[in-house]
Amino acid sequence: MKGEARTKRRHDPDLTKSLILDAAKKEFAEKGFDGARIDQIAATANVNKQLIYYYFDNKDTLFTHVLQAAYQDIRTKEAALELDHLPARDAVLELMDFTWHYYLENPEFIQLLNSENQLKARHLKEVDTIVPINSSWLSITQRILERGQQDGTIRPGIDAMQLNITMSALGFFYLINQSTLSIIYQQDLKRPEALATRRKVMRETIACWLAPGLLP
Amino acid sequence: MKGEARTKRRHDPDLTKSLILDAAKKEFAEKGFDGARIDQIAATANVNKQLIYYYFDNKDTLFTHVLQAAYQDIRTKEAALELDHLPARDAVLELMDFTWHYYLENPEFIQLLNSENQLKARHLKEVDTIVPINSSWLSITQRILERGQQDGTIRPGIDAMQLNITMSALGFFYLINQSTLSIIYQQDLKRPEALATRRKVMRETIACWLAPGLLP
Amino acid sequence: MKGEARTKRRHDPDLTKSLILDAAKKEFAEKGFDGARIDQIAATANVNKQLIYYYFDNKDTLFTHVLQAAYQDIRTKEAALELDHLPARDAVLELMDFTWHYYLENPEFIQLLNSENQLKARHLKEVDTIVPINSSWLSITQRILERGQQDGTIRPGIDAMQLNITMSALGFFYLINQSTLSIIYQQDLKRPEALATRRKVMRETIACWLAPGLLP
Amino acid sequence: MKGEARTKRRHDPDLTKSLILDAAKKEFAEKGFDGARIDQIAATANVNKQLIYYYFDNKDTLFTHVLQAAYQDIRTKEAALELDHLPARDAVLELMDFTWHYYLENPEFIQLLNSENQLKARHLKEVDTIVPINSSWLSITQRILERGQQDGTIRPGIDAMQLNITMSALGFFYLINQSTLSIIYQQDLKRPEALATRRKVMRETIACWLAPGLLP
DNA sequence: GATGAATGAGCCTTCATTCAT
DNA sequence: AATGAATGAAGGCTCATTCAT
Repeated sequence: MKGEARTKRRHDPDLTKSLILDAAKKEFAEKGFDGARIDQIAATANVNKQLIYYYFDNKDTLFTHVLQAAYQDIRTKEAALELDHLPARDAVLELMDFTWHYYLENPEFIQLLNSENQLKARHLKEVDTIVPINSSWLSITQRILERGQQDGTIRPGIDAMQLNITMSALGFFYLINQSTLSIIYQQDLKRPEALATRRKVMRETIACWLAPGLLP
Repeated sequence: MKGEARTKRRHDPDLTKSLILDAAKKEFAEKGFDGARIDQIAATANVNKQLIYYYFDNKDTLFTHVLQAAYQDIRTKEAALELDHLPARDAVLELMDFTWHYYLENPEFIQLLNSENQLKARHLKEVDTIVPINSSWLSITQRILERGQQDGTIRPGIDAMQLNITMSALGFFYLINQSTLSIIYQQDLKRPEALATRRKVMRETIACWLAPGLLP
Repeated sequence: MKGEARTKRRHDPDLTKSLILDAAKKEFAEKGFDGARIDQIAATANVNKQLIYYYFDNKDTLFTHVLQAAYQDIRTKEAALELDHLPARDAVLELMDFTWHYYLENPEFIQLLNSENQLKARHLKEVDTIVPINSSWLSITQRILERGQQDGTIRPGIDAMQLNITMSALGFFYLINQSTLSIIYQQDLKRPEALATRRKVMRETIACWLAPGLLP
Repeated sequence: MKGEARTKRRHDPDLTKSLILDAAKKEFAEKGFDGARIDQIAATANVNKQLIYYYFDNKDTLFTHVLQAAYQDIRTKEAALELDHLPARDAVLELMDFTWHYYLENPEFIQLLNSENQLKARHLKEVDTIVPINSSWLSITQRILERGQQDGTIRPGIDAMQLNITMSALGFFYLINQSTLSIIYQQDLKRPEALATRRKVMRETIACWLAPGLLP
């Protein structure tokens, strides 16, 4: 008479947890940490609010989990690229492309990063696996650079971290500031032609910078 | 014990308003729009909280004012650079340097932009002077590009908006994500040598991209 | 000293809701909608203030619930009067008496009505059951009038709505304006003899108006 | 350079005061005491807010002035009716008509009374002239009743205060509760025909009640 | 007489979180 | 594992009122 029309009651913890994480990623990305609402996450995940606390203790911990998963995801996919059999300069451009498209298809990633940086990385500091998780980011680039420098297709003196940061920067800034830039430049920077143009510029920029002979 | 700290009651509206704006810029930059507290702004500005509403109606309007002033400031200083008597490529690098140092000395600017973009530029949309305020950003670059392309020091086919975005991106991304990047790369990206290195990379990147002869 | 008055945490939602509604009726009646304080309602109901929002969303919705319940109550009790077996004129006077005593015993009712009318019935407009709830008010009177007109004890041409309004008016005005009238007439209009006198006048007034033969 | 485009500066205290009082009457009537806003009154009166405090000290005092003026007005106009040369019963109906039309043309009056009664007449208690101001209300009716009872056109035993209250009640209730009644009875009680009908009912009711011979 | 600047108290509402089942 | 009920702290904003000129 009471426990009938009841249930949702999945009783599948792993599914429930992943529903919560997905909803949280969406909410945190969209509103930022402070703007995000636990209530909204519960509604989106279609679970009871208290369950979130049951599995993730509090808002900060939940955010930390989301963040860690986000890093995990991009690094895993990036590592799966198999760039070793490509000529070094093509490999770099492939990596550049991967980054750009990952940002385009996973806008939550760059939004989460922004939010976390606004909070001075207070959550990331707690994730002790964050360095290993991201170690491939550097090593992949390093391997390509070494190859290119040895076969003379990439000029020497390029630092892997700087290259990574530059490749990220070129797309990240464009996408994360798209709203204000679109107003200032009075055009929709998200339309396909605009995105194609930007991609071309980014590839050129990287290619020129790495090209041997130009700089001493 | 009572008539001491009394010294309020300034009755100087312009001063009061600018105190509020300064405090607001600080608070909004540091915490983002949602994280910012009106109480804190009042405390920092050393004014009664209600005065903020007296002069700026509400939190959103206050943020809008801060934002508009921020754009005004960078564009004004940028326009004062007097780049016309420099060789085109030097002028571009000078502009790049200005941008970088402005970001370094006014970290609130990039933080405010980030916050506003997270809110999908909902405040900026209300500022109908935002296009004229920023128009010099484009025209300055355009003028330099034209000069350089005419005297052959800059290759043709460079778009002014893309150049602006690229110059901003190279520094913006590095600084705004400094907290997470410093963790991942296990080094303090804000220390002087790191900043100098980054500046060198950025200048190189821009210089190579603009150099004639390299790309068809 | 601490674990004593703890006895909250009722976990009986129906009880809690009715405690809130009772407290709200009292507060709204006494102070009017604008003068009423959510804090006071929470204190009177002995519940956490936030619970009021948990169950009733906001002040307006809470008021709407109180109002609806108030109408429900008077109409339910009125409908339970069983006037059909009384001679028509006695039935009218009985109804008059019911109204008068209901007002006397439930002063909140007329106060709530006043407050709602000051707000131009903006809450009542949202209650889509308000017409059916009140439909008996009219039909009861109509049935009596028909009987009386058929057996000749009530003159023809009396409109049921006008009769209802008149019966209400005679007592409502006296009670709702009791404070100012008592000052102007320099006597306490709430003392038993005064109330008895007023009741007599009201019954006379209605009786005379309905009496056949007097008016053409 | 500063005191030029300045002025409104009427420098006519009496006019200013009456502008404030008019605006206050409107605001208090429309929103009630608690709902009324000093800012709104200042705006409507087109005066500086502080002027209101200069002339009327505070919100309560202002309301008191408005209230006193309201009573003054109705009593003055009522006293100017010159009913002495009319037959007694006609005089009563004339008074009834005056009351009804006064309410219709000065809706603020009944709204102010309602608001004041909600506050338990706390302002009226402070007006020591309120009894003399209203004394004519009673004496006018008394004189008519005496005449009517002497010439046999009005039955004995009618109390002047009860007659006054009844005459007021019949119209007051209808008008003050017009919003809720219109919803419940699904018709606009303010339309001309409805008003005419109500007036007819009220006149009948009074006439019947006063008619000799009907009651013992 | 008239005005703009400034204040303190308080109000409705939100939100992360915990209790109890 | 899952849920509804309950809470305390605070946040944005309003409002009558006073200060200073």
